[in-house]
Amino acid sequence: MARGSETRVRILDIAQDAVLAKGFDATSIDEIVAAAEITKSGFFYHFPDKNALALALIERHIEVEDAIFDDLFARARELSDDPLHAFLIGLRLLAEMLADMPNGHPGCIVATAAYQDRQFDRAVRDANRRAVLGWRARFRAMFDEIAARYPPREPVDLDALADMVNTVVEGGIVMSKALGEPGATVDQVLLLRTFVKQLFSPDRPV
Amino acid sequence: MARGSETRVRILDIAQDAVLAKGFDATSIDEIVAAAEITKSGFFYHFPDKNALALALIERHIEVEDAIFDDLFARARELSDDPLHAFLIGLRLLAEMLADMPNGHPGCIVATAAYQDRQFDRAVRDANRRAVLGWRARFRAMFDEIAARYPPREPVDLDALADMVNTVVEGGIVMSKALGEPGATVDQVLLLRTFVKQLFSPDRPV
DNA sequence: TGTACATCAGTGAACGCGCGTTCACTGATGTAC
DNA sequence: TGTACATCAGTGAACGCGCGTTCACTGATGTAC
Repeated sequence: MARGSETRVRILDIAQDAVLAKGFDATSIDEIVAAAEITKSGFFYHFPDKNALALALIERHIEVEDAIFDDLFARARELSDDPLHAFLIGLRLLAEMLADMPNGHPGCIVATAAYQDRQFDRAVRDANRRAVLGWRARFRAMFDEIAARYPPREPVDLDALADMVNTVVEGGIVMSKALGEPGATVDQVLLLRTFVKQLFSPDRPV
Repeated sequence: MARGSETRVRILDIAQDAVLAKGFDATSIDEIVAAAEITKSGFFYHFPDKNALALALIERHIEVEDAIFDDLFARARELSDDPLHAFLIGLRLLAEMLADMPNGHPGCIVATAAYQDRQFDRAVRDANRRAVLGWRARFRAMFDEIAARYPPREPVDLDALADMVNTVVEGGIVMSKALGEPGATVDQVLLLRTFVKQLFSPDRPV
């Protein structure tokens, strides 16, 4: 990696930690550049203004999160050809990944931006919206496949069900942060797994 | 209400709106007092410093939320003696209440504080934790009663299940804010209702 | 291969504005005797 | 009932500090001929 983009990544890493712990406005450029060991002008070489930092954080977050989901559910799919079983394995892999984070999930930039969106311009809000719609499409495709083979016990809106994956992760992170219990998110994901399993399981064991 | 405490309430109302939309640090005392039509010194008559405002917001939020839940589930209990049915009615009443908010739920102060907690002192973080533990205890008591009559289809941790009510509401609010779709939270609560219904329903219709 | 120029990745100093906080003061209302 | 004093709910002016942003400049690396 070139010298410049390495610094850029370091800025983003430091900023992300701070923003998730204190909020965007409360994170000053001064503290970022101090931690990154550059000068303030160095920051403005990489980002035209502070709003551009927010945009970069969200866009990188989407990429990283997409890559993680791609990986988890691809591995799950290798372990089972059945769409329902593969999805349940995927949720378990997700739970394991969360359980392996010793201090809990550091938080989701999308949630931060959602709760502070009056601070940002249109581009940031749009990026945030695209992120959630992307995750919806991803899980919706999986649930379409599942529902085609296993009719749900009760009629449910599959878009809402797809959103529920993120709802539970986002809500779980809020819970674990508020409680100071890193494990809370894991439990919530496993409960969602139980829900999906029951919803698509035939009345009698197959 | 006395003249002074009326102003205090006005400050809290204005501050809450702004904090939920922009975050705590990005909400200035200047803008609050301008909207409340007092001077800055008037603000400091009511609150010793800005942190005290955060604490007051959280404590009031807990009281208000508790009162809402008390009301919803008391009404539900009047409609059914059965603990499971009453709980399901309660969730439906909650969904209806959320659906009646034209711009969606404005957000939860506890979520804001959880995502910005490095900004606050110990008292604020403790209050936030107590809020979540209080809600857990509330719903745990209901699930104890339900589980005593209807053994769950699969073993679940009832504390985690109790937390799931808040997880889904908190996560649903994040979703609906990020999407700009006020209705998203309602759908998520109704999915949770479906889950609880299935989890505690006997294998065959009673 | 050497030289001229361009680009990259920053530095250093200064800027004005807005922020949270303080402090001496004040008019209206409440209370004691 | 009248008067003295206390409390309530603020006002107005000033404070210094930290913030995001700008701008002229610079040394190291890359590229063309």
